[in-house]
Amino acid sequence: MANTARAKSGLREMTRRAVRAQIAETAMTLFAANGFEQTTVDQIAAEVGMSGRSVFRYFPTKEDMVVGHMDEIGEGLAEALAARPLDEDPWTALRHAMQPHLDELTADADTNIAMARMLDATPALRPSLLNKRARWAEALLPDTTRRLRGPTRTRELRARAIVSSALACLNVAVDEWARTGGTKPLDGLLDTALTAVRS
Amino acid sequence: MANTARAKSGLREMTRRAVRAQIAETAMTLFAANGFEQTTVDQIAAEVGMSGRSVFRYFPTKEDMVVGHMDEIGEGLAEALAARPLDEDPWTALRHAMQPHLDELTADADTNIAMARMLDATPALRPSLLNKRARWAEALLPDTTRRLRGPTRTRELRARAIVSSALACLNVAVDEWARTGGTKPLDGLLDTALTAVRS
DNA sequence: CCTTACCTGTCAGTCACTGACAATCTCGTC
DNA sequence: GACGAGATTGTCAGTGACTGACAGGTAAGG
Repeated sequence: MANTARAKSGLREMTRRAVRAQIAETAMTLFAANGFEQTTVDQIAAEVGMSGRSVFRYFPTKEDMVVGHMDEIGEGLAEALAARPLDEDPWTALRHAMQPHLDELTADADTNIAMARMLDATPALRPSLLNKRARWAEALLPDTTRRLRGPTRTRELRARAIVSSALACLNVAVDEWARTGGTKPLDGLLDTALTAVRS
Repeated sequence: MANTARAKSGLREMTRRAVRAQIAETAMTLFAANGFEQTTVDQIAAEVGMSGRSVFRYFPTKEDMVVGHMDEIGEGLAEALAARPLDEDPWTALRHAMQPHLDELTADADTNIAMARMLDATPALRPSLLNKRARWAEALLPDTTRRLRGPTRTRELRARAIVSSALACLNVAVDEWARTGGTKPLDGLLDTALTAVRS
């Protein structure tokens, strides 16, 4: 009980992570096959080999089986942004911070495009998707505020506007990328979007 | 059955609209008093004097009792944008198109601030709020595309980026306006946000 | 008056999600 | 190897949003 902080038992956390991944994977398979709303949680539970109740001990909601990993992406963006030199202006810093995420997307292009298409085809999932992306803004806000000059009074407002707009560009670029099946390079789409906004 | 198009019986449609408004109003009152999730649909139905089943004949979901009217706002924005001269660039046209909406918000400042605060305090409502706002972009997209020059190939992508960013600025401004209780003028907040993005 | 279409209440059912309890398992410790 | 604490699980029971089906009532049109 001494070190409440981290490391845990190690194994507990590892198996828990594995089970979580297993649930998410079979859930995605069933969703892709039968549709999100047509698949019940009990079906997923049966497929994994556990009770429906226990599934909810790994995922707070059914939707989180799809978008649950997106919180980590937000943290990744924030870390990448913090790693940029402090004298860089917000826009270029944000653009560079997005690069690792773009690389991850293009690395598993097939998987990510398939997932993006499922999200697009399932209206019930769009709200939670937008919600996750909105939380990315929260993670990027403090660092962006620090990069701004001018009146302190409006600094947070301006930072919010910039972060929200930059993420909007990212959304637009990724959507277009998935919609066209990865034909066009993701980097170029994002740059086009960002340039259009700042012109 | 002849004219399927419009006009209907007139009276039917009027009473229907009135009942819908009545439900939304009492729902908002109960939500403000007891919270959104603590208020059941049956409670609302009892207060209005009808069965819980019938409430769902006026609103597809419980959340729509709060954000249902937002579709009209999107249409209003689109109309205002269409009324702007065609040689106006996207940003200024969008800014002017938002003005009527800003005026509506400030006219019923107390009501709208109270609603915005309730939305902010109720995490369960944020997804559907974001969803409605995302649909505004769809309504503004065609007209904005028409105002763009440059390569046709990237025109829609750039239009999406601009519309999404402009709406993001609107969100940020309105949130800040509601958060500070209407102290700062909404126009100025929006201009600050837009300027910060385009600088 | 009568037909037609709509509105409504009631009943029954699905499904996501939650709390409580007891059985089981794992781990660190003696 | 035995033991006790804490975590994990299945089961049961319940809430609440939402849906389909059926039947009675009411208003519009001929």
